[in-house]
Amino acid sequence: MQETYDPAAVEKDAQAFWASRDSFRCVEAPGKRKFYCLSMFPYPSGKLHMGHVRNYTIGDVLTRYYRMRGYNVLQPMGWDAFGLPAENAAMANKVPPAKWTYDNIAYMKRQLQSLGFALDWSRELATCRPEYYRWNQWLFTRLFKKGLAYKKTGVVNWDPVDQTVLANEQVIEGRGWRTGALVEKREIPMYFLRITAYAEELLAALDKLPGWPEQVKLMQKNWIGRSEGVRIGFPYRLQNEDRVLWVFTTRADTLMGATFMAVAAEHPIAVFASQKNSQLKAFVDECKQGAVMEADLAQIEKKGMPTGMFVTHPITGDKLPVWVGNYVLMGYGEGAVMGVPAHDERDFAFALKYKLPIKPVIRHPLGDTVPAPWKPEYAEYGVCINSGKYDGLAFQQAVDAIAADLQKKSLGEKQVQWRLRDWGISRQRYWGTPIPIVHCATCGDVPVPDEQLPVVLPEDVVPDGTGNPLNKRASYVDTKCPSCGKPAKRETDTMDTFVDSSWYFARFACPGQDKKMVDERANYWMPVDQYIGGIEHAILHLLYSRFFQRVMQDETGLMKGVDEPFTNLLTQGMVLAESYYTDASGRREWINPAQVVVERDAKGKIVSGKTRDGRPVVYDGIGTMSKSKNNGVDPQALIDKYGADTARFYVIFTSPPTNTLEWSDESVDGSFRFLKRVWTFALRYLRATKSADADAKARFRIHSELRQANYDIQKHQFNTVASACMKILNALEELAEWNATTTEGLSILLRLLSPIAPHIAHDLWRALGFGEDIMTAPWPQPDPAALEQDEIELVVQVNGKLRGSIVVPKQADKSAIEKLAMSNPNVQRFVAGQNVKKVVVVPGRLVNLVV
RNA sequence: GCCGGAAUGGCGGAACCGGUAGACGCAGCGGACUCAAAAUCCGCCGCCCGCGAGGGCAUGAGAGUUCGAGUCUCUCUUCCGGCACCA
Repeated sequence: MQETYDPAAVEKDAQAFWASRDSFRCVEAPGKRKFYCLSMFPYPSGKLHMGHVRNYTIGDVLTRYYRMRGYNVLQPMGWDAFGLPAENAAMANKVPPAKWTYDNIAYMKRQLQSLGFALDWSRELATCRPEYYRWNQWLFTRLFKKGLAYKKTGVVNWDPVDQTVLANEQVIEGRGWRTGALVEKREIPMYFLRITAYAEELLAALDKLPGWPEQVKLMQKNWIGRSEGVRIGFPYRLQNEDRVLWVFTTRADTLMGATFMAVAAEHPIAVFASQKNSQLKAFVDECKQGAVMEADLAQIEKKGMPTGMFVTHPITGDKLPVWVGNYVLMGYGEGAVMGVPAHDERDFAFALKYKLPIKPVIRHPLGDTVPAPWKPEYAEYGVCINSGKYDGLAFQQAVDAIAADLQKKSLGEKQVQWRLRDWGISRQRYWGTPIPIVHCATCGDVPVPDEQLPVVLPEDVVPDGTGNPLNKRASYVDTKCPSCGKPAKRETDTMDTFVDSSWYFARFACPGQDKKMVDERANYWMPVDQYIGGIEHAILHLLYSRFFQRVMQDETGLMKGVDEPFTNLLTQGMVLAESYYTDASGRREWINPAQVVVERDAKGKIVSGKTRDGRPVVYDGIGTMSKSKNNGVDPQALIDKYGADTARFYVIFTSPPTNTLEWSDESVDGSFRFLKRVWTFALRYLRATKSADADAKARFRIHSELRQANYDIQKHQFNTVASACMKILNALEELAEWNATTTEGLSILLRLLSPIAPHIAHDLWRALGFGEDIMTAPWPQPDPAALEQDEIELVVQVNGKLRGSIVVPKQADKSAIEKLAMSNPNVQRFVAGQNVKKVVVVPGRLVNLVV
């Protein structure tokens, strides 16, 4: 053993040992309990960031823990390799996205290996490889033939200068990020996956996921958004033709209070009416300005304009004006809503603004009228008033009666509505899975047949930011119709990268399989027993994966009964960092926090800061690490300075996994110091003369800590497991002599530490002669005998306030405890001369005297 | 705006079912070792009153339930994540 802890040497040796034994490779072992531990695979952005280190350390702690508990553990790794950043990098550096991506993968793989993660690299995959994405294409053609994939128009952000579609991320305050041009909405044909066909099931199955955090299930439930209501038709005449304007409402009981209708700017009524009304045309065009993000739309000022057209109320026969409203979304429901100002806050504001009638039809807690300003009570359920034959009916009765009457007129029916929309997967971008469709003038959209898959994406393309470069490649676009053989055009849109990440977990089970999407090995490994990833994926990625798992079952005939891909889910908190900028000449220059020296007030709030070369900086708050704010912390510096074990220990110790982790590099020293202390203690132990004695007090401490740590690791509270390692070392260092308890405690400590800091644990385990390979050692369990105690300390309270403590025999009964508590001098000071009304004894905890 | 979450010393955090608030660590302060520094080791460390014993206050703010609330309920504030083309 070396005199001082040298992490570089220790880590090199341990990694060489694991490599020589192929320690991380795993194979199916029927009959052995399997544990599939998966961390969300990274986007190969260049180098690992702190979020990756945190995510993969958590996964590795669980992997190594379950291995030592005797499970057959699979922990694979791959690359979510398609996506927008590669195209941006390509434009900036004039390098094809493929090359940039593969270089990043090579670099990041070395980083992951240097961190000592127990990953089975023989299963590595990258979604940008044809052998992977061909199965995206295969599955898409299957769904297309079934009607589960289909074409319709969708709305996108359009940059009129670059003539290109922009991602939401590329729209900054309503303008294109490169051109600064005002972004417009544009409708284009796209392919959609019919996830709504699975809405009911995706919702219901949430109840069968006890291993998921409640908050994630709740978010998914609200996202899917089941609501029961009535679809109502409002008849009108257009160009001598009878038509019906349909709306959906959850408040059909308020139908008698409808005083206007509002439709989206893209709605056929709005389009027609604006043809001969230039003012309306201008308003409709204005509504089409701006980006498509819902967060923005929800906050814009609610505006409207009458179309001059009217529809007929299906019950009263009244004429209701039709307005165009900028808050009505075409892609959601029918693209039209009925306006009931008296009982809907948004309609109320709209009616006040445009002087539309407000007709109360529900008795609410404040009465029968709805004077301004708006009160939340106006929207509450109540009996109908001013509603003719429906007067006096309560909510459900009114809905039933109105729905029945509408049904007789074929102007309404009860309907279940979902907030969830079908999944638009078309992207007008180069670096993604080609959508395997050929457009033929005679045959229409023809899916590419299996034997012609994959449709291979050329890898030598450098995009220039003006549309999809595939369109400019005749050799790619021009093809023959697979159906009739005539010349035809290939679809140039690629798939949303969420498609790639919606099934990779199943593919990891089947390395080398080139005939099928997945094979029988998926039956062994699936479902994933523990999935770990950022909370930011709580809805989309996880919902799409749940959808794909079901579709995959249907199309492959495998994984029967495994409806849910992830049995247990750990949502890791985000790693946040402070961001700073200098504001010289009005241009913000973002300064990396590593380059900033800050001054804080007594409360720790940042009051001022400057760069290392003395320029003042502005503090911009704390947030996710991003390139745009230059506040990323490079973990490589940490690894280089302290080693992988310290980096791992630090991210585990500093915060529980589900919390956000506000980065500060000040306390890393503490983790390094601890590992050094472990090393030094082991060295002294090795050289010491040991007695055969045991120390009951120290054993009690050590085994109590172990019991707690085993409980905490089950709860995934790894930070306190790291604390337990420290506490055990403290207990060992306080021992008066080297004896059998030292040996036992060290053996427990190293095993408890090994999932977190595997290299040093591996090295010391061998050096101290505990065994050849700590990975194959059994997980430590507390000894019940060590936890036995004859006497226990009880806290004594008077009126709930702590006044002293007493030591009682383990078996003491309530009256003995009470007597002892009363005899405590400090307790007597507070009880003297007063009546004890009640005595609460909590066994093993406390006594509370109520006077 | 809507949906979800969080808030405890100077800092990260601990406190299992409602039962000793602040474990463990960082920073800081004092000391030992050293010519000195680093490293290491020992001690102190929520705020206020008190020489001390001890007492009072305290878990974002305000109310409530309870013998007892960081933990449960209600209202509010601030911050973080998501909002369908970032991944």
